[in-house]
Amino acid sequence: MSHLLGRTLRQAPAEAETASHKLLLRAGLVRQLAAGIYSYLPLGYRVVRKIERIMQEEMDAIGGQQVELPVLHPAELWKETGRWFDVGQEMVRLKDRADRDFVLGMTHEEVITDLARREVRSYRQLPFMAYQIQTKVRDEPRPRGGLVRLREFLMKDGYSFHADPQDLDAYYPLMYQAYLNIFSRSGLKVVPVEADPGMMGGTGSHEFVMLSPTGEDTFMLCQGCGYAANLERAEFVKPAPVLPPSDEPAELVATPGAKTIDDLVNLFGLPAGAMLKTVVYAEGERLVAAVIRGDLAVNEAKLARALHTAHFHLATDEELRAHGVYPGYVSPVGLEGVHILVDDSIREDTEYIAGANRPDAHLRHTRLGRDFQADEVADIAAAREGDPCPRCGGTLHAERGIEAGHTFKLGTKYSAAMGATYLGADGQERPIIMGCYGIGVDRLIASVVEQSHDERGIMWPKSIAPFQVQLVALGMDDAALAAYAENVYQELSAAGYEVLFDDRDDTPGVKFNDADLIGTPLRLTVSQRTMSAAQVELKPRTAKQFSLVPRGELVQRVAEALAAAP
RNA sequence: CGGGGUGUAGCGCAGUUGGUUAGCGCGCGUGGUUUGGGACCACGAGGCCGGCAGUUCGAGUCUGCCCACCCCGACCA
Repeated sequence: MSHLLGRTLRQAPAEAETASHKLLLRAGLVRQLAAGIYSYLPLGYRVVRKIERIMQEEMDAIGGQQVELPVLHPAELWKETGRWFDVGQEMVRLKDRADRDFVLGMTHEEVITDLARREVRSYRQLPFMAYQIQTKVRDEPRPRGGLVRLREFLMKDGYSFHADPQDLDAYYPLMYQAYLNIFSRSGLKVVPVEADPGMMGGTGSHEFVMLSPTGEDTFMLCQGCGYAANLERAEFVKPAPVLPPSDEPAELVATPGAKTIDDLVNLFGLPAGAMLKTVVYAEGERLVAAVIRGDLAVNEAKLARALHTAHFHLATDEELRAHGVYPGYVSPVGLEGVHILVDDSIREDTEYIAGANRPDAHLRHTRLGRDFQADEVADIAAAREGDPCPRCGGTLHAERGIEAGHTFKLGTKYSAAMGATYLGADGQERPIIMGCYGIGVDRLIASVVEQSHDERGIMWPKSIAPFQVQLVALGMDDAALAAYAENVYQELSAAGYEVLFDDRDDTPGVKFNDADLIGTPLRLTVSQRTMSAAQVELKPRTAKQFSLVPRGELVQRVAEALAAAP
């Protein structure tokens, strides 16, 4: 340890805020090079390799074949699937000396699909699953949280190829279970949740989430039935109508200055659920009016799915006026030239107070189907803390979390676009059915530290700890003691244990504190005291007390203690 | 990209209304004393005060522009 690259820090650099970021820096596992770009020092890289090993074992166990794919991709490949145009500045683009466009691999669907179309001819070659554990590059708009969100990151990506959707459906649960295995073997507690496929496309996906207040995503969980979903797609039971339907015709009411739902609540003395909220978005040249109950909020991720595009924004006042729409008094009633998208919370068996599409006035007795029509009905409402669970009617709770892994059923999105086909037994050519499965290795490490630490430092699960044992030798300037410690080190190493030997000439306090900070599962201490009694002190990182073990029983006792360690 | 914050030694920080040679703690080096929970004494090394341009007799300090990093948002496998 006296020559180990990377010293421990007493104080964390000021830029680190989260526990994992501070501890990974302090314990000497990583160092930052630039925003979202880190080097792994020897201690950190050992953890990376442990996790890679677990991933390899679990992927191989379900028939995975590891490959190594290029970092530099010709733009043509990404043009074939359209992502060259769809993905924004997040993709790092560059030119070679001949002025040809290239990108740095931010993910590898294009490359693996290209490989598949070159190699696969027949259904007889299917199914198979290939995976890689490699660096990916994304110019994130905002790297954050140390290793949680990086611009250059290590990712395990798996891609499966199937003859038909049924085969993918049959394989998917194996991958799902392998993912649970990887996380539990890495000592990380995760919750699988329904997720939004986002830019990956496809027909279904799950996220594997480590719940933590430092997480950057919000998830809705039901304790009753275990329903769990990303807020971006979480469903909930929409509230029952507030007002009985009336046969009164829509009636204009003067509402000077009342521009918000709150104003209307005060003015009419009715709950917000009786109001119609109309939020107008601009999508290119056209306007979209999102109509929703006054007590609900539009979820823009759901809206994006309903509109089949993410390229929209809240309409500005200028854009509204250009279409003759009055901010604060917008209403689907009599709204011309605007696409009307109605949330399924809006029902025909009730009436609402809506805007009048003119200043300082609203309409009451407004009814869907009579006074206004929906061009489209969809679920575009954001779930909130306390909303009823869509499965069991229980109560949904909002929790923050870190997305540690994600599995997708891709279907033919890439294979069809790129012509990755096979000949079936019937002689017909069909696109290959694909799935893809990713885990962020760096983020997994950050999540484990976030979950397993105390005020003194990291508490590594033994499966991914950089070393299994930290040997603290006190009084290394004494030759006899140095020899005693060296002997312990040699014996444990020979027995197959990974031992970090703290041979530094430092005070006990320094060494104990560093051992707690680095957080190996077991700490052994040798000193004049233990040497003269022919003992070694043994303390698990998670234990409060140490025990003294006879020198002769050391290997056996280490084995026992390690078996008992988390 | 919008909002906020921070840049002074490896790390954490101080630096008065602009005024000698820019400080403190930790860490680092040498010597000595220490040795079971971040020891003590002495001596020492280490700075383009983020960068550029101004204002001024004089700038770490004032002004402008830029850069980097962090946080919130937008965005995001």
